[in-house]
Amino acid sequence: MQELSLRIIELIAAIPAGQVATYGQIAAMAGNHRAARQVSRVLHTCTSKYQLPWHRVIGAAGKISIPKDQPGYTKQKKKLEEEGVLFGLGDTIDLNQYRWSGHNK
DNA sequence: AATGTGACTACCC
DNA sequence: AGGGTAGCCACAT
Repeated sequence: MQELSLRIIELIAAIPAGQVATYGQIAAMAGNHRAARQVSRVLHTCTSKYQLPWHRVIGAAGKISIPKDQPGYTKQKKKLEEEGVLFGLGDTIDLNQYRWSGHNK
């Protein structure tokens, strides 16, 4: 079963506004802590279909995983700030404060 | 049909 | 401390 991909989608969709989650975190909650890449793929593929909050998914370091060259970088940062997720120095998100603890499953 | 690649991470040397 | 590798898996070529 592609339960993994499916769970990934649901988990991402379940991230509350004002909070963020890392790829590895989602992958771990979905069942495989090594499926971080799958998470990114799901983001690309399913955002348009499931309207996933892709901007709430960031890298393990608390940084946006998009090159600054791409428009998505600024876009994501802006969306997060609007939701209440503030960036520290170096455009880094304080995971200890904003990281989603999705233990409710 | 096979091979390579990617919004990633954690582990091992 | 820092660089290389393995593991996930759909999609492009």
